[in-house]
Formats: sequence, structure tokens, C-alpha cells
Amino acid sequence: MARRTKAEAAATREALLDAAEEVFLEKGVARTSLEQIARHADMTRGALYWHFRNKADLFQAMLQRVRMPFQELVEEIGDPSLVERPLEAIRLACLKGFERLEQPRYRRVHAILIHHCEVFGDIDPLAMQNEMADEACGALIDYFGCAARLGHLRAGLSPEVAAELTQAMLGGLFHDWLRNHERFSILERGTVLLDTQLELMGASSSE
Amino acid sequence: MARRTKAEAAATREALLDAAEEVFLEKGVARTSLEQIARHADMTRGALYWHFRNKADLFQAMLQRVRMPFQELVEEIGDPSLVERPLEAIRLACLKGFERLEQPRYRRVHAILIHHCEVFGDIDPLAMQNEMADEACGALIDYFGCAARLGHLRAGLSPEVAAELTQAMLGGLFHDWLRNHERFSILERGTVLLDTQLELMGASSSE
DNA sequence: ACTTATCCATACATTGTTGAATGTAAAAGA
DNA sequence: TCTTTTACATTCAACAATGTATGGATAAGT
Repeated sequence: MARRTKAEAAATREALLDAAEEVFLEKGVARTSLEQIARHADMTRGALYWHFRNKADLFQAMLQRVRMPFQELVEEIGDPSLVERPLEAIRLACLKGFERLEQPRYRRVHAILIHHCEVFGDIDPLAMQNEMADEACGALIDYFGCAARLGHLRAGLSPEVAAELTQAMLGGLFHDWLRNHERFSILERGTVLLDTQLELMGASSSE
Repeated sequence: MARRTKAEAAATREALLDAAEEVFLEKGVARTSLEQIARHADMTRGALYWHFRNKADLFQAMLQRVRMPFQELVEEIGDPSLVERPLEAIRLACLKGFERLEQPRYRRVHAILIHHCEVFGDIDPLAMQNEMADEACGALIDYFGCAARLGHLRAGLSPEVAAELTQAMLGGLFHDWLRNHERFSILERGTVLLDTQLELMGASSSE
């Protein structure tokens, strides 16, 4: 066939990634062949093997479109007064994360990463989940530690336990929602759960 | 080769299931062939196809060895006074669950179900996880509702939210631990997290 | 205008896996 | 003891998926 212009080539690359998301989410990563993905994008495997070296390379490119580190969420809020209210910083960052997750692309890719793929090639999704969890937990420990020094935490509650508790709760909510997002809105339920959890853990005097 | 006695046949069946657990956990379900499983049990695919119809049948048989419904955990405690202390019932049931999960067989199979398999054949692990989650959440709502009627819940905390909070926290802890169990003991961390969470949610007057 | 590199389709060789068919020797049953 | 069934091993046909090699047409560079 005919060669495409650079913009068209970039468009087909995006189309292939979109098709990969949809088919991966529907059939699982292992059970989908590269031909199925290509045909779903109205292309052939030739196009796929031109833009990506193999399935693992395609997968990594798919992930790279939805990176969402915890620190970025806090920085995007851009409220300097949050330094004095670390619990509120956690709350707003999580809410921002919830809003992102409701966008189809973020939701689909994370659902694939967590529920619809196994180890394959040189890709280990569990290692990626570990990295994400470690980074989130580290940030939470920092913020809860700051809250503890400011006296914003309930007496007897260590910042480590508070961070582990919050991270476990958020992770469980995350997994439950990604399993079937039609059941509830993660923004709504996440707001309720996070607010009550933070209120339970916050110092009863101030807050 | 030679035919085995009935006891020996049952032993090879168990050996095949054990081998399936180990290889599934190491390589993922989709990436392991039936030949790899058979060879890991010092057998051939002939033995496997005799005892199981196909991969999905083997998988289901593997799951059937570790069923662990929430209600059974409560009933196994067998303390009738728990009716008046529903929060303590939840606590003891979860601790019993943690102890079970530390047994290698339970840990491995659940790790496979949650982190190392996708949909395949007529088996949908996400549907199974949904069933498990629904059952656990239903039981939690019952117990927290009972606790609310007895005045054991903090004022302003609805039993539904308490149940969702607890289930999300337990689920997150579950997933984190199954991802790599070497990092911490689910019994130890689970005890700490569950105790603090229940204390946070319990009525401050009594308890 | 000419060349070249790009973008993609098509065809082919190779491999891995499945399921079933067949073989077989001993245990169970009579 | 004789037959039948069981519990596997071995072999084979068929397919599905991958990776690569090749071809072709045009956009881009000069």
C-alpha cells in the first residue's frame, strides 16, 4: 500500500494502541493475538510490527500513556497552604486520582494492568504494581508523619499504621472498582470512604 | 506403563495439582503448558488428560481445594457469645482467615487466582473474585448492622460505610500481601491494621 | 525530478500447544 | 485363572501465533 504522511502514521500508532486497550480489556492480554489487535484497528500485523517490536513493546507503550505518580497529583493542585494541612493534601490528591481514573483510558489501562494480564516476555506487571504501591505508601508516610508532628493525628496512632491503613483501603477500593466499574462510581464511594477514614484518624480536638 | 492402585492414582492426581500450583505461580497460568505441569510432576500429559479434561478442568480442581467462605470461618470459632459482640466476631474471623492464608497451599492458590491468571476457557477469575467480595461484604454488613443496633459503632458511622471501609482495607491488604508475601506477615500486619481500624470505628464509650 | 527512506501489506517458515488416537501392562473383578 | 477395566505413556494430526522477509507505493528530502 501507499506510504502515509507523518501525521497519519502517528494516527495509526494511536489507533493501534487504542485497539490494544479494547481487545486486551475484553479478552485478556495473553489470549489476544497481535492479528486480533491489528484487525480491530482495521490494519494488519505489518503495521503493528512496524510501530512496535513485539507484544511486550506494544504493552509498554500502552502503559506509558497513563503514568500517574502520586507526587504529580499533589503538585497539580498547586496550593502552597497544603504544607500546613497534610491530611487535606492527601484528600485532594486522592480525589484528583479518582477523577482521572474515571476517564476511560486511565480506567481501561489500569484494569488491564491489574486484572487482565500476567507475566509475559520481559514484562512483570506485579513488579510495576509494587513500584506504584511503594511510591504511594512512601508519600503517604511522609504526609502522615507531617500530620503527626503537627498534632493532626489521633493520639496513639502512628503515622506508619495510618499510612498502611489508608493505602490498604485505597488499594482495595481501587481493585474492587476496576473489577467492574459499572457497580459504583469510584469518585463517589472513594470520597465517602476517604473522608470518614480521615476523620476517624484525625485528632478530635481540631480538624 | 504399569497401572497403579487406586491410592497411587489419587496420589498422582494430588501431585499433578501440586505441580500445577507451583508452575502456575511461577510462570503464570497462560504461559504454562500442560506438558510443563506434567513434567514438573514427573509424569506425562497422558496422566494429566486422564485425570482432567483440559486446563480449565485442572484449574477448577485446583481451586476446589482451598474454598474458604466467610461464614465458615465464623462458625469454626464456635463461640456463641459472639452474637453479642459482632465486632469481635469480625476480628476473630479475619484472624482465622489470615492464619489460613499463611499456609502455602492457600496462599499459592489465591495468589494465582488474583495475580497470575486471566480469563480463559469458560473460567472467569474476576467473576469468582466478585462472588467472594460480595459474600464477604454481605457478611460484614450484617455484623456491622448488628453492632450498630447494639450501640457498638461510633456515632454517625453507618454500618454500610463501616463494612465498605473494612472490606476495602482487607482487600487491599490481601492483594498487597499476595503480590509478595516475603515482605511482611499478613497475620502480624493484618492484626495491627484490623485492630486499629475496629477501635477507630467502635463506640468510644464502651469497647 | 530524482532518489531515498518510510509506512504498511502480503507471504512464508518456524515453533509451540492442544486434543485425540493408540498402545500397554498391571490391578480389579468374576 | 481369565477377562475387563484402569491408569497411564507415546505418537500424530491440526491449528494458531509469532517473527521475518519481501514487495510496493508514496511522502519527504535535495
